[in-house]
Amino acid sequence: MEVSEAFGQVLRKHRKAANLSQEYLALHCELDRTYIGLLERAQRQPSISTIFSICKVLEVKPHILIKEVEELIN
Amino acid sequence: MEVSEAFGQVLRKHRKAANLSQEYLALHCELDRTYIGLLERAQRQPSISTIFSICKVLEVKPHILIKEVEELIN
DNA sequence: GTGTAGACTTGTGTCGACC
DNA sequence: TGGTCGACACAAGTCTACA
Repeated sequence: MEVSEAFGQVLRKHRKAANLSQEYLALHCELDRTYIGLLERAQRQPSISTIFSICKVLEVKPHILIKEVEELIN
Repeated sequence: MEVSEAFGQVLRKHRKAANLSQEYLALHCELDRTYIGLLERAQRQPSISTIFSICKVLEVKPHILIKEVEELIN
């Protein structure tokens, strides 16, 4: 599996777990709503700072999320 | 400290620990030599796939590297 | 609440060259 | 071996709008 695909799945999982809408998440990490959707559908690659911003709002440590991405890839 | 700054420091630390030149690292993760330099000097933000490519060559798991970045920021 | 589309600005990542 | 510079292609990220 590709990195962006794994990231999209992990992101969606954590967003749903936190019970947040794409809209709410986007607003609070200062990103665009449509962009969060693009990330979840693996049509964009987030930069490291984008990952950190999203994790802050999701209240998940970035390395935890990255670890899950690694596990999905293998 | 900013994310890119922390990443640059962690990257340089691991590259030196592995005893690799910027050129060698760049060659083996299919990136440009000048770009590795830009990352280490925090003048560029890597995308998630770039992080994974670099980690593969450095033989460090991405989440380990990210964890070190988190610790540097705080 | 989400997916998609187009048009747009900014930044990533490449390349050749010189110090 | 690494820093810097300029020019470049293309992807990230924004915004509006409609389904």
